[in-house]
Amino acid sequence: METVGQIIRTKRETLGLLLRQVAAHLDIDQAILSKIERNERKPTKTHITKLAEILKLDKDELMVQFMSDKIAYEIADEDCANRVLKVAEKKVKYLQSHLIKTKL
Amino acid sequence: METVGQIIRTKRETLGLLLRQVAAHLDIDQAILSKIERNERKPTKTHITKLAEILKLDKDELMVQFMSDKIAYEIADEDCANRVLKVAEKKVKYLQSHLIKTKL
DNA sequence: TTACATTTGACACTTATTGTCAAGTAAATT
DNA sequence: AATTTACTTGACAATAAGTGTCAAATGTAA
Repeated sequence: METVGQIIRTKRETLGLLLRQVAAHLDIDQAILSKIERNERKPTKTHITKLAEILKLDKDELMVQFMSDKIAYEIADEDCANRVLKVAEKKVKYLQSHLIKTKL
Repeated sequence: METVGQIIRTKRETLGLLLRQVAAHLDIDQAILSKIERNERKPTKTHITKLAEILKLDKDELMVQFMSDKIAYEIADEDCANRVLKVAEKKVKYLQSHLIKTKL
């Protein structure tokens, strides 16, 4: 089970890029990127978008990994975690069909 | 599709309790509880626990509603919402089987 | 040693969360 | 009509969480 951090580090090394270089593209200190790769800090959505760009990763897929990481992390300690996901699924369906989409 | 706020308000009124009384049990100002019931503010886990107590609601069930609300709200605007939930399910399974449970 | 990449931790800045308080509605009693 | 009671609203304060910088420490290779 790969974390977003692991995906990023692996791909960065494959491409032979330095923390410094990737961090510059994200416009952050390399210290943060180092921590993100080691799951010591969570990336933001902006980070994810820019990481997908420079690391030539699929943006949607990386976003899915990012968000599922976040959700899994916040409910994994609950015994009702699975039920939470099931109910959340229903609610998402409901929201998506009833919501007036206000996207661009 | 009932929100946590609706569940709480309905039950509170059924029991004939006042905002003031329930809020006192949660040790917060009734203004917050009023907002929680109208989904203008989100409750905390502590609120949920104490609400289940005083309103004689099933704690786990209320917690499920609370957490699924939160998750649904934070991903409903993504088209990949369903995939996120599927991947999160896998990650939760992984975490729960590999995690050293540090609960009491 | 020097040079370079990464890691670490202390700290600062910003934004979100959680709360109080007092004034405002609204509906029921006196 | 004036009071009382329950609830709502919005301005604000306190605190917690998130996001970042910087410089020193560590590791590794030339």
